[in-house]
Amino acid sequence: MARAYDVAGIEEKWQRRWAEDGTYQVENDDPRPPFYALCMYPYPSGPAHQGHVRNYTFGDLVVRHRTMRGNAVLSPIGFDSFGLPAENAAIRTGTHPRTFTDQRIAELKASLVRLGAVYDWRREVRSHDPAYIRWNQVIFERLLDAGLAYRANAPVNWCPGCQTVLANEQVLSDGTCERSGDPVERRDLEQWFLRITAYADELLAGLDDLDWPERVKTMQRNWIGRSEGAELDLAVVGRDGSDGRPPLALRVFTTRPDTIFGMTYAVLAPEHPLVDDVTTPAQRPVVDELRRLAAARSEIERTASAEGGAALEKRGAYTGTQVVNPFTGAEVPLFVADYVLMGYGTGAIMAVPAEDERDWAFAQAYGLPVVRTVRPPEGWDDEGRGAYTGAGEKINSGFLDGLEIATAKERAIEALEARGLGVRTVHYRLRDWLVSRQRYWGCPIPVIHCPKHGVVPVPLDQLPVLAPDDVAFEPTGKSPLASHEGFRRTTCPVCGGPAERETDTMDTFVDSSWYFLRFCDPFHEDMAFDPAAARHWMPVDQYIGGIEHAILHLLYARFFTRVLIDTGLAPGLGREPFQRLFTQGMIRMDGTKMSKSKGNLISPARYFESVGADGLRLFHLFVGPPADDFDWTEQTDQVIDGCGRFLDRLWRLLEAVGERGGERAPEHPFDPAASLALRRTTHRTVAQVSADLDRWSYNTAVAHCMELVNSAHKAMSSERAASTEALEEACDMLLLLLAPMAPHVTAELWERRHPDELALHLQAWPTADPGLVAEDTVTMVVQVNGKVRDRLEVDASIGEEEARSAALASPKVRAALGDAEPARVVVRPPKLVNVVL
RNA sequence: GCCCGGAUGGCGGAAUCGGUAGACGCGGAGGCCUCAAAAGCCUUUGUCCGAGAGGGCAUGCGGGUUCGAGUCCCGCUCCGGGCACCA
Repeated sequence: MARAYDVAGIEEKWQRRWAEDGTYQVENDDPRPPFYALCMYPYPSGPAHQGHVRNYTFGDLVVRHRTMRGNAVLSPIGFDSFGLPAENAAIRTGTHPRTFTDQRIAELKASLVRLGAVYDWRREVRSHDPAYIRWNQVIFERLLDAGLAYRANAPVNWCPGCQTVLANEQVLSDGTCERSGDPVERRDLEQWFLRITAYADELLAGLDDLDWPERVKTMQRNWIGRSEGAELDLAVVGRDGSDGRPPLALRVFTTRPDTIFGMTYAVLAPEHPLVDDVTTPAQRPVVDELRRLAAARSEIERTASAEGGAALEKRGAYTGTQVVNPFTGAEVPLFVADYVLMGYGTGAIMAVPAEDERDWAFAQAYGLPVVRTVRPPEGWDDEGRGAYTGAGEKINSGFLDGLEIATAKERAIEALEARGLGVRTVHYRLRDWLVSRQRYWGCPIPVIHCPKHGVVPVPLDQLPVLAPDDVAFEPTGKSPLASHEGFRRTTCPVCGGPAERETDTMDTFVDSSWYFLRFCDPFHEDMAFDPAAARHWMPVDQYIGGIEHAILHLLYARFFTRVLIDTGLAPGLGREPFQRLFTQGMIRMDGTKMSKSKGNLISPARYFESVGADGLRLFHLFVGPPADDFDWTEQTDQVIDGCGRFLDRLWRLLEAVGERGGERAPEHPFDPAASLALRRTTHRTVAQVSADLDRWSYNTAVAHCMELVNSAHKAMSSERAASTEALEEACDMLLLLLAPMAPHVTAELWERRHPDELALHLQAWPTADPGLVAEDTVTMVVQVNGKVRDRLEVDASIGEEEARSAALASPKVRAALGDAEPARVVVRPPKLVNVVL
């Protein structure tokens, strides 16, 4: 499309100016009130795609708007530059991951600059930078010292295609790898874990005060999964110690201690260490067979959904042993069953089929008895509805009979504790964070394994541990570092004897768990960041990113912030890193997410050429609510063109107003009423756009600016034209309001109008004159029986009586009333009168 | 199965506190300008009845509360997302 101005030239000019002038560089001792605006730093995947454009358009708007509002705005950016794609490319093409990554960073960076997004580039952070690796490793060693990092043998998700372990979130619900699609296997490996569970309670409680989308908080609460209940011991029959063997009891966890009277059997997970001990010789074959089946059905499969959403068939085997119900003394059978998971609670349960659906299903399949301990509603059993988990009166429960469930739980726990049978406990669904990756392109875990001294941290003065470049990139299932003798072989820092380096690298989520702290002060060689600088900028006032990070990144970052405070690296810092979070909607195309891996990207480059960065930014702001997903369709290009047209109209408006003289011909003087009307519209727009930006309603902010441009065009060309002063005010306000949204063209137009003044983006955000915002006449709606019959222009300060008589005097209302007398007149001056018959 | 969103013209969406439904834009129709086109400008555009004035119907479906409901309550349908044997 032919444009009204030189889009490319102007955009290039201002991008250069902002960089040369350091407009958005900010010092840590800046006296203005600090504001930390942050977009989640991107994985460098090459030139920006529309998702980036959307994200960084929102972020840039916040940065420029807050700056005009008088804040010192910290606007840093960096690159989450470790990760699998670079290494997979190395395996495929032989290009070193660093070469590959640096090139893609350069491409992404160029896109961000081309978009007109402004940052303090002096603060750029790259995860693969040795300086960053070093502090990552120092932090890891702090965790090690604090007992928050440990090694354990654990069943892990292994992807045979990617040849590495996967985090739980990288496994899809059908048990396949999200990257390669291969079925994920279970392997037992010695791995590094971070003890995030130590902070479970605090991470849960801290959510309450955060200004985050409610659904993100809900997702984190569910992920942490706090369950209150009790652990109790079930005595194993025949194992009371009288036969010389030590007494044996089975520890189970329950959230329903009130239902103990209804326990009719108990279950061990197939992996439970006591299974062998409690299995009688006669039952061994069936128990072994069950365990074999369970091992084949991985934990992934056992915890994930089955086809059609129904729970998996529950399979079990009787151990031949009985356990004792602690409240009734009854002896009940002990089973091994695959619906009980070793990874949660104690790996053993008391089963109460009457009040638990899973136990009910198992009891039905294995012919086990059911004892109700809560009275179900009338007709429940007649309808064959199975387990009843709702509220009700306790029955068949001895000392708990007649109580409500909550009270009964308390009494049951008190009884357990009084008799020494059990204790009140809390369990979490959250598990410790597995951070080992058998890959090359990540931060090396800085420890040495010594045959004599075990795990020894690499001394701080020897950090960073950097991976060598001359490795063979082959998918072997071990880190390429493991087969690099020069790297692996080393000496023990304690005894000097031969030792081996750890060859696993860290999960890249470690890198992103504290980068926002590094941004506060990346200038020091001798510290990760100056704690005073962190205290100055933190917490992030506005964090912006995708909903896909709702759980993991945001949870890990909250965890790390606490760990850095508690290990002395960030003394005095607030414990929550991100006070306000905004999650933007994703861009879809043909029903799926627009992404590189789906191959349905629409490159921003062509729009930079046609409507410019300004036009494309405006489109992303205008197209719909920022939090909503939007569908990219065939019509989208026309909407983008429309945004370009709007900027042309703005340009022409400014041109025309600039050329217009202060006086018109005497036969057509400026109309004072039209001038006042335009001034009112201008100031109302200032008020509306300011409010829109504060509540993330960018689409209506753009719409309000469009209305003002339309009004100004009309006010200039009509017979009853507004004064040049009124038009100039409208123009100035438009440029100020649009400055954060379409920064280049507005900066240029401002400079042409005000060559001797401060640049547009250094101007203060405008305020509306309240006297011009308030209306003096309003349209009063007159309804008869709730239907609009007339609209009257009335004084805004009209009183109730006056409004009533004006409404009743309306001929249209009189016609609608006919002969009838109004039964009631509802008057809401000055907006509405409703005459009710 | 459970939890959370959402459904408004041909399309994206607006309606901030229960008070004019459809702002703004896209698309469509008609016109001006032009030798012609592009660009631009103007008018119009929920739907039905009506020549018109005007009126009826309209915010996924069915009820309810209210003088008044897109907005609140109850019950559904469909779409999207998250969780899913967590004891």
